[in-house]
Parts: sequence; C-alpha cells; structure tokens
Amino acid sequence: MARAGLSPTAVVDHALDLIDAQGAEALTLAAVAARAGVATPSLYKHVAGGLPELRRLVAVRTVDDLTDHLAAAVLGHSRDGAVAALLAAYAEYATRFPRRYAALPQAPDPDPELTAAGERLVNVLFAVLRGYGLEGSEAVHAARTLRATAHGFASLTTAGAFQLAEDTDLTLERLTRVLVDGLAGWPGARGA
Amino acid sequence: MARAGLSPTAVVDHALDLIDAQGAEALTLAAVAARAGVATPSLYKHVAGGLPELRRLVAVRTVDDLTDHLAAAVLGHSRDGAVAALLAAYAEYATRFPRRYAALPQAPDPDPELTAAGERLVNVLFAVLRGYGLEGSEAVHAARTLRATAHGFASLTTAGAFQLAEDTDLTLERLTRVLVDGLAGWPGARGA
DNA sequence: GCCATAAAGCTAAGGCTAATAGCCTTAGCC
DNA sequence: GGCTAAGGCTATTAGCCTTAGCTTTATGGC
Repeated sequence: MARAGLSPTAVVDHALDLIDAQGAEALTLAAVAARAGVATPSLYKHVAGGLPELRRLVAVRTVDDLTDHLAAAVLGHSRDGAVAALLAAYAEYATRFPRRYAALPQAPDPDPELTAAGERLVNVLFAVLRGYGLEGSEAVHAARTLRATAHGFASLTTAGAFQLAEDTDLTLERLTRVLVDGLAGWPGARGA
Repeated sequence: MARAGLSPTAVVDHALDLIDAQGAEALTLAAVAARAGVATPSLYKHVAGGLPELRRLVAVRTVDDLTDHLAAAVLGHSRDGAVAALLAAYAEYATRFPRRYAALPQAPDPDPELTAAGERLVNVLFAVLRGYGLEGSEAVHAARTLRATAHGFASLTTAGAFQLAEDTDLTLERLTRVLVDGLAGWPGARGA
C-alpha cells in the first residue's frame, strides 16, 4: 500500500477541515480516515488516544491559532487601541471559523496541554493590561474580564443568539467602549 | 408490562439528572431509558425526534429555568442593584449546574422554541435596562453586552478556565462595576 | 547490496449507540 | 363488552469506536 504520509499534524488538519465544513458533530474518526484516504484504525498510529485525544489536539491547535491571531492584531497598539484591536480580532476569528470556535468546549476536561495553551492566550491579555499599569492580582481579574467578554460575545455570535436586526459590529463597538472605560478606572490602573 | 408512567417532562427530568451527574456526553437514549426503567425505543413514544429533540428540550428547559432564576433575583432591585443581582444570579446558576450549563450549546442549531426561550431571557435584561432609560436599538446593544458578559463569565468559570488562585467572586465584582459604569454612560441612558 | 527493524498500513472482530418496524398489552371510554 | 389509542416490548439495521494481530513499506547499518 502506498503510504498516505500521515502525521498527527495532518490528522488534526483534516479534523479542522471537517469541523469547519460540517460542525463538531461531524468529527468522527471514520470521516477523518476517509478524508485522509486511510482505514479508520490506522489513525490510532498517529493519535493514540482515539477520538478524545483528537478533540483535545483540535482544541489546543485552535487556541494556539487564536492566540497568534490576537498577538498579531495587538502588535503596534497600546492601551485603548490594543483593547479594541484585541476584541475585534477575537470576534473576527470566531466569525471566520464559527464551528471550530464552537467546538472548543468539546475537549476533554482537565487537560494540561490545553491549559498551557490557555495560558499563552492569557499572556497576550496581560501584555495589553501592562499598558494600563496593571500587574498581579488586579491584572488577573482584568484579564478574566477581558476574556469573559470576548468569549461571551464570540460564543453568542457564533451560536446565532443575536437574532435581532441591530448590527453586531455596533454592539462590539459599545462593548469595547465599556471595557476601555472600565480599564481606565480599574483599581491600580494608571493613566496614559 | 406495568406502565412506567413516563411523559416528555419526566424524560427531560431524567436527562437533566444524567447531565448534572455525568456531563453532556453521558446523555444517551440508552442511559435515559435505563434510568426510567424502560427499553430504549420506548422513549420515542415521548420524544419523537430522538436524541436531537431530547437535547433541544433539555436546552429549552434550562434556559427557562435560568430565566426564572434571573427574574426572581432582580425582583425588587433597579439599576445598579438589578445589574449586580442579575450577574450574581447568572453566575450562581451556572456554578450550581455547571454541566447543565455547559450542555446548552449542544442543542440543534436553528430552533424556534429555543429562540423563544432566549427571547424570554432577554426580556428580563430589557426590563433591567429600562431602569436606565434604555429603549430601542441601544437597549438591544446593551442587552447583548449584558448577556455576552454574563455568559462569558459563566461559560469560562464552568469550563475551568480560571485556574489561577484569585477569587472568581472578586472578578465578578470587578466585572459588575465595569458594566454598571458602562451602563451609566451608555448612549441614550438617563441618570438615576 | 542486503537484511533487520520500526513505523504505518491493513483486515477482522467485538461492543456500543441510535433508529425503525412491527407486535402486544394495558387503560379508558362508549 | 368491545374498540381505540397510548405505551410498552423485541428484533433488526446501520454506523461508530476500539483492540488485536498481521502485512507491508521504508530506512539505516553492515
């Protein structure tokens, strides 16, 4: 048999394509194998943990991708401009890959590698918050606030919860202003 | 055969018990049937659409429950007090039923009944926002902001995303302040 | 150039799930 | 007393994940 030249990375690539095209429910080993031109059990040579591990790898990859996207977006901005760029980039990523973003919570629960990816993302937030002079505990609360806001907006948007006619871009604008003002008045923050 | 005395409501009850105890992944027709003391196919007599419909019913029930919880919490409060009560109640519900809350996005996509439940929830938000004099389009943006924030915080909390030692209650306090201030300065809002 | 070995593929089989089809029994009503 | 409808059942099909064990391919050392 001609080798398919598979690798864990390639398997995750196929998984992401499947999710993007058909949603998280469509992520089955059978479908990935078909896409890769391989029999289903062969996948275990590359993803030993089976379906749960594949979901885990997909989540880690997605968070890392998102982190790169966010880091690139805030580059060259600081303070309010950085917050605005961050929120816009977050929403843009979720809008560009709605099913992938929605699939994130499908990862198995306590996972060190995914936690590490989350920390890398949060480090981008910390970098933005340093512009406001926030460090230590208050930076943690502020980072959580940023993340909760960005995630909540992205999550509800991709889930189709915003059915009314009003433009979601304007909602994001309002949300950004609230956060920017909130950070300016954050305990321990310093002015520009 | 002695009748099991099942009903759609009872099936959803069992489903919620299962989710609360073991998570959304454990919600299978086989498990529900075992719990109800019935063979799997018998469930189709009560939930004709099978597993997708059961997930849908679970989501509707949960959103309605949450809505009741929120409505009760804001009762007797207005403006900042109402916002604080709302956010606290939202977080409390998600903390009390973390797996149930996490299972919400599993509902099948475009569903009128679930949309209607979402509208009932949003009506509670609109009621709170009327205390700030917000109506029309700006109320919609403000409601989305409230919901995104509450959902984002609840979602990340139940997902275990907040690993650091800092108290999440204090995070919620900070978040509440940001929102309260944001609403005070909202376009079209009037003072107390 | 050949051979050993590890990696990467395969088939086969077992066990789980959802879902459909068709049958039987109970409960309640006329 | 019998009809009807609802609520059970078993049997079956189809699809999935997973493990076990075999076969082939590629590669690296001699």
